Amino acid sequence: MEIRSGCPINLSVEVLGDRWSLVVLRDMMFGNFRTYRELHGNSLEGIATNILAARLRHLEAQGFISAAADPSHKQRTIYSLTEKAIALVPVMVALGSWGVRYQPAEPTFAARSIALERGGAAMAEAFMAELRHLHLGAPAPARSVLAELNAAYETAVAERG
Amino acid sequence: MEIRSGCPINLSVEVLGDRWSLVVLRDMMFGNFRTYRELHGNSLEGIATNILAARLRHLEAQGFISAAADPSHKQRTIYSLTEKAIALVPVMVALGSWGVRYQPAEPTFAARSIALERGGAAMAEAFMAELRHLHLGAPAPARSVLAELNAAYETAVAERG
DNA sequence: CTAACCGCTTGCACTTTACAAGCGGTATGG
DNA sequence: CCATACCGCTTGTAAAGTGCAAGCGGTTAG
Repeated sequence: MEIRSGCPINLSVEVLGDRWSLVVLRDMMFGNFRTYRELHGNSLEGIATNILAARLRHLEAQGFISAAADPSHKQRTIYSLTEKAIALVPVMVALGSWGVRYQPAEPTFAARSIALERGGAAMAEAFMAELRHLHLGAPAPARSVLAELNAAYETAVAERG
Repeated sequence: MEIRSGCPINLSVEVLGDRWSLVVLRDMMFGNFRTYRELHGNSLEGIATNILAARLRHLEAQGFISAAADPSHKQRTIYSLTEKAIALVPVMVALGSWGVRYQPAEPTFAARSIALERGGAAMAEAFMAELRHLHLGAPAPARSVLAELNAAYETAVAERG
């Protein structure tokens, strides 16, 4: 895609302004999905296989993710977030918080965004630090910001029945 | 467009995740463009007339902007930002700051984003308050956050020659 | 009266997205 | 060692979105 202008907002839109790039990065951030199968099978939105493959190529070419073969399972590819993608956490928080407030939705899904918003910059930083250590599909620590966010989500679901 | 999931990030992507919506809102926020002619003629990225018309319809239908006839010029339409769009200022700041850092660009264009980022939440709030008073194309005050941002931009341009 | 201006619309080509089916290779259980 | 399931995709086809150029009906200015 050609560059339309050097405005940073435009540049961001050019590289992330499609229907799937941000959603895939969201799943890797908040869902800790690391393989094609996980990203396809757990996708809330039901991404098509060819679209997922194209987005993974795009995100890799643009430096948002890196791909490596699983040493214990040769045909499995493990995708990892790069710093460029991890730095999008504040964007995700801002977008999620806006969405919670202005886009009508079932409230349960809002829990992670609300929790991260309430935690402020410090919680966002802690979450980003955690994401940096999940490279190459390392297992998430039992006690983690991600676990906290997911617990907030589970609680919200349970409260609704 | 059908709803794919209730996740707030997905909902935001569904309504803003195209090549032009955020760019048009950026021009209304930071450029104070209020008419079709201004949005078309001053567009850094050169938006096509049919696309601009379609985006304006979309943004109006989704409640981001409102349209009103100019009382002193019947064929002119004045578009105004609603609170739903003004609330996107933190998203714009986060996206712009990320773009400045991670997307290569001529540094001059980055000035507005950097200025707003440095100003922090307080400056963003002041800017949002200002946007609320620009309804129906009211003239911007001479001394304003927007003027400050534009001055920062002019300074950056001058410094580069 | 004429010319410029106003916000678009139309037609057409091209690109992106979407759904469904299937493919070549790899691990696994018996 | 062979069937079966799993792995990350690719292919075909259709629909939707984007991009470019031209032009249109009404309004305003001189």
